[in-house]
This record gives sequence, structure tokens and C-alpha cells, in this order.
Amino acid sequence: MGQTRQYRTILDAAIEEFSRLGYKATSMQVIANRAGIPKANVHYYFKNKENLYREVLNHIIEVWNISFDEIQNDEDPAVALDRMIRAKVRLSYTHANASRLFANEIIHGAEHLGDYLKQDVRQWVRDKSRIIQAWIDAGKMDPVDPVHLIFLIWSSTQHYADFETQVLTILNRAEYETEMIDDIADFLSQVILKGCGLQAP
Amino acid sequence: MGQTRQYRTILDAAIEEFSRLGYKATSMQVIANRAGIPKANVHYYFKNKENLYREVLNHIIEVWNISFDEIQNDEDPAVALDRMIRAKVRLSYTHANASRLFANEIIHGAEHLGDYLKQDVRQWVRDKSRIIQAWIDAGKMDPVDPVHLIFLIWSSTQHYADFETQVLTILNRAEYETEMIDDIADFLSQVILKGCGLQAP
DNA sequence: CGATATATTGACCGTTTGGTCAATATATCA
DNA sequence: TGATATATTGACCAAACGGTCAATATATCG
Repeated sequence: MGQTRQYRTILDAAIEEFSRLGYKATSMQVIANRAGIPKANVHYYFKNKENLYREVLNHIIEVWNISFDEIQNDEDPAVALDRMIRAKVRLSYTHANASRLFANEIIHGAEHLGDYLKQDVRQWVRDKSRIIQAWIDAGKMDPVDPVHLIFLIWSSTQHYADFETQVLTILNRAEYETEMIDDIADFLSQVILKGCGLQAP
Repeated sequence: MGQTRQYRTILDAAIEEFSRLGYKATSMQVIANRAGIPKANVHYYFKNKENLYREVLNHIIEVWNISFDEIQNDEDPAVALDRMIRAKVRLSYTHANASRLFANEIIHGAEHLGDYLKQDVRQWVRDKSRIIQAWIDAGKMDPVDPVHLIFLIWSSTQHYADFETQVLTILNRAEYETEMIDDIADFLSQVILKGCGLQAP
């Protein structure tokens, strides 16, 4: 029953709605409406709201982890960081609602993400930090705190997804265009790499 | 009646609660509980939930605008941007819940902030962009998009307030310490300034 | 003091919430 | 075909929601 067409329909509707207002402010009724089925039918596939939300988070985490860019020790730091920045900008564009759902969850204390943050994400940051530190030790880039560098890349890229409304309002645009996404990636790559003493690849 | 002690008690309670879960997910009852008074008494000072929320936003915007750092055309760009970054890091630390409330509001489409974004914030960004562009034209810094530079400063500094849970979890800390805040400001100032072709002041 | 204005409060209302359940419809397969 | 398992549905429930109101308490001031 976990892989039927209806199951995915509901999951997609839930992703859409939860990413709009967060867990508590989203009702089962609007999810059912978006899925085009009665509310009782949602409860046939998902025990309760909490359960549905957890499955939504797990599904997103899976997609997120697959898209997470890997960097290697023996790579050129400029090439690796540039690729990492561009991958994250693209991810924020193609999976904006997933980004917003995460943002929402973390802003509200990450009650449902505790284990994921403490285990998977923390380990990921440690691994990447070690690589960056190796680059620094090898004199390939400026001595900057690797963890804060990762935070900088995360925050500056996510911003365009999470704060889309603000960005578009200030830029006086209706929606993003692919050209704009390229400009953002170029800008962030240029400034952050140079800021770390690296030359654009 | 607009300035009594009770009025402020309720407003403070509302700021605290709204910044936790956002507008829709916050109930009048929990605000009343935090204020230590019956719910009906909240409605004596504030017509309805919408009204209370708007007054909360207005109050925060006022504080925010006062704290907004001003930069001048005839200043040294390195000095001005360094000061701007440090002011924003400090603001995110001292007014973290205000930052989160804004973030929450914007993530959910900024329905209650529309005019503020379109008028005040847009104008502010235009003014500062013009100054930055003047620095660029005078050859004082690299040619970077001024608006994206402002977004970069906003996103990277706010991140530590809005995503506090994630940051502290990854750093394995219970809470921020002033020393950590200084490190963050140093890091961001160093990387962003150098990334714009500026030397730290 | 007494009278008037200002605050405070518990009880209550209609609506929406997450969730349940028996009844019904639709597949599946001997 | 008929029997059995799987889906779908409207009606319903207790709890929580935003909001109202009359009754009461507390200041204020002549």
C-alpha cells in the first residue's frame, strides 16, 4: 500500500501545503482538497497528521541527500567549491518548496529533524570541514573557519528560495528566470571564492 | 490606553509566541497564558488576532529601522561594509526572535509585510545600492552587483538567528556565547570584504 | 463619600480542527 | 460467476479555535 498512485498523490499534496505554512498551520482538509479526495481517505493512507508530516520530511531528506554535492580531498578547491555553490543555487531553484519546508522546520526548533541534524548533517559538515581544512593546511586557500564557510554557502544560496518573496519584491520581478539564477550563481561563486583567496576556475 | 503596562505585557507575549510558530499556528490563548491574563482581556486591548499581529510587526519594524545601519557615499567602503556586517550580526543576536518572526512572515509570502517591502525596504536597498555602485565606479572595489551583495550580507548574518537550532546542533553547543558572535562577525567581514576586492579596515 | 470611567473575568457561541467509523463502492481472484 | 480483500466516502465526535458579552472588580475624581 505504501507505493500506490494515491499514496504519492497525497504525499505531493502534503509537500506543497506543508511548505506553505508549516506543520501546525496546515490542516488535513486543505491537503485532502489539493489531492482531490475526501479527508477520510487521507487517513486511510496515513495514520495521522504527525505521521504524514514525518513521511514528507523523510521523502525530502532522501531527495536532498542524493542532490548533496560531494567534494574530494584531491580536487582543486576552487573547482570543488564553485561546483558546490552552483549545485546549491540550482537545488534552491528546482526544489524551492523543499528548501522552505526545511527552513520552516528549523526556524521552529527542528522538533521533527532532531536526529537528522545531530547525525547525518553533523557528520556531513565534519567530513567536508576536514577536506577544507586540508586545503588550508596545504596552503591552497586562506585560513578560514571551514564550518562557517559551509554556513555561508548554505545561507547565501538558500536565501533565494526561502526569501523568494522578498527578493522578487525588491528586484521588482514576478518570478525567477534561468538567466537570473545564473547571475546569482556567478556572483556568489565569484565573491566567496575570492573571499577565501581562490581564483575562479 | 495604547501605552499602558498591560498593553506592553501583551505585546511582548505576542512577539515571543508569534516568533515561535508564525501567525496562523499561534493561538490567542497561548499569548494570553504567556501574558498571565484571561484571553478576554487580550481582546480588550486588541480588537482581534490580525490586529495584534499587525501591531507586533509595526513595533518590530520600528526597532529594526532604528538599528538599520547607514552608510555614506564619502566613506571608505571597507569601513562602511565592515560596520554594516557587524551591526547586522549583532542585531541577529540581540533581536533573534524579531529576525525569526520576519523570516517566518517572508517565507509564508509576506502577506502582512507587502507594503513595507515594496516601499521602505525597496527604497533602502536602492539607496545603498547607489552608494555601492558609486564605490565601484570610483574603482574602490570590485564590480559586483550591489543588490546581490546586500542579499549576501543579509542572508549570511540572519542565518545565525533564523537557523540557530541547526547552527548550534552542528557546532554541538547549547547556546551562543559573545565570543562566538565575534568570531562570526570576523569571519563574514573577512570573507565578504576580500571577496569584493577590499582590505579589512 | 458617591458616581463615573476603566479593567478584568468566566461563561458562552459558531466554526474549524484532527480523527473515527460504519456503509458503500471497486478490484482481485478462486 | 460469487466471495473476499482493498478503497472510498459522508456523517459524526470531542477538543480547540477566534471572538463576544454581561457581570464584576478596580481606579479616578467631583
